[in-house]
Amino acid sequence: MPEGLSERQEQILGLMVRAYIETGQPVGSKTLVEQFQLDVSPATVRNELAVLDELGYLVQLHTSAGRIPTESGYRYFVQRLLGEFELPVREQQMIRHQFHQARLDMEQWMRLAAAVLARTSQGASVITAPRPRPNRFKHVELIATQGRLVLMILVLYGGDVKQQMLTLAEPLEQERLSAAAERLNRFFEGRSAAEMIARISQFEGQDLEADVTRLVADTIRMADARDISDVYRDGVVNLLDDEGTRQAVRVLEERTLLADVLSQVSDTGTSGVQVIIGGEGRWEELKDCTFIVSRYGAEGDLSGELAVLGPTRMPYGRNISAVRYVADIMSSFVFDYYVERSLLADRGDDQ
Amino acid sequence: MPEGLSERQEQILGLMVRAYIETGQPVGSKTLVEQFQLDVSPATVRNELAVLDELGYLVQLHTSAGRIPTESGYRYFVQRLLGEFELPVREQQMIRHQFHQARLDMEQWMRLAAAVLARTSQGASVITAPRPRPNRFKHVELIATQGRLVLMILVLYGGDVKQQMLTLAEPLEQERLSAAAERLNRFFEGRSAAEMIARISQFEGQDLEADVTRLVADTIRMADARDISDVYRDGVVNLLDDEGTRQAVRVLEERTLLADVLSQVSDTGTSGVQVIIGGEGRWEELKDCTFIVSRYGAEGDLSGELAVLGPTRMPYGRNISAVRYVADIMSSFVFDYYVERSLLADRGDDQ
DNA sequence: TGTTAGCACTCTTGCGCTGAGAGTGCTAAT
DNA sequence: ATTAGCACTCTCAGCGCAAGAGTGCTAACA
Repeated sequence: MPEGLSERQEQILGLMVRAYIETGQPVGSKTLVEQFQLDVSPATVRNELAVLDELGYLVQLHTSAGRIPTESGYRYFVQRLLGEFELPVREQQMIRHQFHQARLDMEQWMRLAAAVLARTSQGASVITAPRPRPNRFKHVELIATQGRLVLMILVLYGGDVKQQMLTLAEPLEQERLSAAAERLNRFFEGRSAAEMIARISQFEGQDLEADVTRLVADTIRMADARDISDVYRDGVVNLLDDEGTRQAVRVLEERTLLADVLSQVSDTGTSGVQVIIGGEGRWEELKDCTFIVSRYGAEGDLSGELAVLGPTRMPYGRNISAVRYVADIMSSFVFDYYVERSLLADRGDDQ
Repeated sequence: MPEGLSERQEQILGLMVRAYIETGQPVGSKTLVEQFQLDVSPATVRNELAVLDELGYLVQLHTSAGRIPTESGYRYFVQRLLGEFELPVREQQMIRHQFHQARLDMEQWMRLAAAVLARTSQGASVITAPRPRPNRFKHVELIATQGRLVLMILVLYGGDVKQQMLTLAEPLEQERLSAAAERLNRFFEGRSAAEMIARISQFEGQDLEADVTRLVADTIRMADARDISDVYRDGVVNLLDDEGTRQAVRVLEERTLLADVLSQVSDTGTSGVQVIIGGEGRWEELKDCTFIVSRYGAEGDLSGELAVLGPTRMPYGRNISAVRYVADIMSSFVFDYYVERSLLADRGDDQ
């Protein structure tokens, strides 16, 4: 897809998004020119709007109305036009202040983090307890049974063993299966589910290997997801005002759904904050919603996810930096907590 | 308030409530007669409806519409007309089946209970972890400081000590304060917050004693409420369809609010299921909602609360018996769990 | 006296119409 | 390339109107 937006088009798209986020009303050419005192005429803006419309960044709800950003529009905005945004110092202080109030345990930290995020974002928030690194692939064995049925035995680092059956398109000999397993073992040793999927293109054209990789990754993901036990939410009420965000409550409520979203999102290797706009086509429930997620904690060692969920029409700069800020704070707590626990480990439990 | 409803009036009220619960539409005299094949004319029914309207059990949304039950109407219905309702055997089996699937730990039991309740009630559910008995009053001391300011020191069974300041209407001597404290100590020793409030009429006319009693009870309640740590919810989505129940989500979300409702409700000494209709004037958020609560567990020893929250217009018989049924099941688990823990207590913890 | 039939009255609801307003797309001029 | 002008489209709020539902009242009836 050609990305050639002129500077002026980018400017206009940016202003459209900002204006719409602020007012919630469809924005027209005239409004835009007046509001931001552009030194071009509404007609010129109209032409550009038509282009942006055609490129799929804007839509009209009906012919005689202004335009509003599409999901792609928001994405372009967030990725290229938003720039770095720092939470106002005032807000930072407020947040830090709340965290500094008392010496708390991990559970209370999390509850507090959820509360703070919900308040500053005007949306809902979720936070999962820090937990050990995601499961990693160690070894796979493929065993022909009869016909097109194959038994897959998957061994994970840490010693877990999973079994799965898979059905092939056509029967294959054990030799071919073993070769495939061998190849996977060599290639994926020590990888997480997300890393495997990221590298799946390696097996372009080799259907068996690709299929098995996907199955393995899914199985690992399920094992990962099961570990999400403690989840704290807050601000769910904030989702109720908005018609579009209502069904997003399902995602927060059903732990399997939430685990699914979180695991697919936060584990892509990219560190830092990620923004999922409109469910990216993968989650119907997140249509009209934006999900801002970040990992926190000791990367790969003991880490959890932390997210804000709100309508697509939300203050992105503010919320993204809020998530980042709180994630940083929580990370340092995890570190403290972790260190402390390690030191106390041989003391045993009271109670 | 005179309660003299004639038998026919009761019958009509009952049918009104049932019909409205079923259809959700205001019910008129004609519909009522036709639907239930009454052997009186619509005009007669109209007269009775007018009476019920005047007594506050029914309202009209507008002149030319049928009537719907008021909160009082629902209450009358639940208390006197509903009778004992048993969950259909089919449902009982389904519920039991789900609980018998696997051997789980307490956390999973609770999660399951919440899920089951949400599903069968079509509403939201909450369940709190079983916890030790409510705090009990041991001793109070009132110490004059200066002017109208008095320091209250409250000692609870179990050793907790709480301090509170209170401001009197007029200064009093230490002697008078000590006498009051003495009286309270004699009278309330070993009582829970709810029991104290229930007996407060004892101090009719003795403002100081009554005031202190209230303060003490509140302080104890706060201590009780703080113990609500583990809360499981489910079915919150079910509240979103209904306009009136939306704000009830706040109650489920804010633990302080929830703790408040639960503690005031479930601790009144009455065992069994309690039905709070329309917030009973005490909780604005529960307007248009009904909260069905029950304690479960070993009464006074290790017990939690379990509730269904839905619109006022809900299937009462069904939901009440569902709550009772699940509460019974959970009680037996608590017993098992408790016994098991006691037996293992001296073994120490693994992990 | 309690019950019933009849009837006028009230109020909501849905429908169709209309005019105002906003914003667009196109064309021709700069 | 930009702009002014203009016809066009579509929503939305307001209005009136007729249908429908349900009531309250009165007078007749058992």
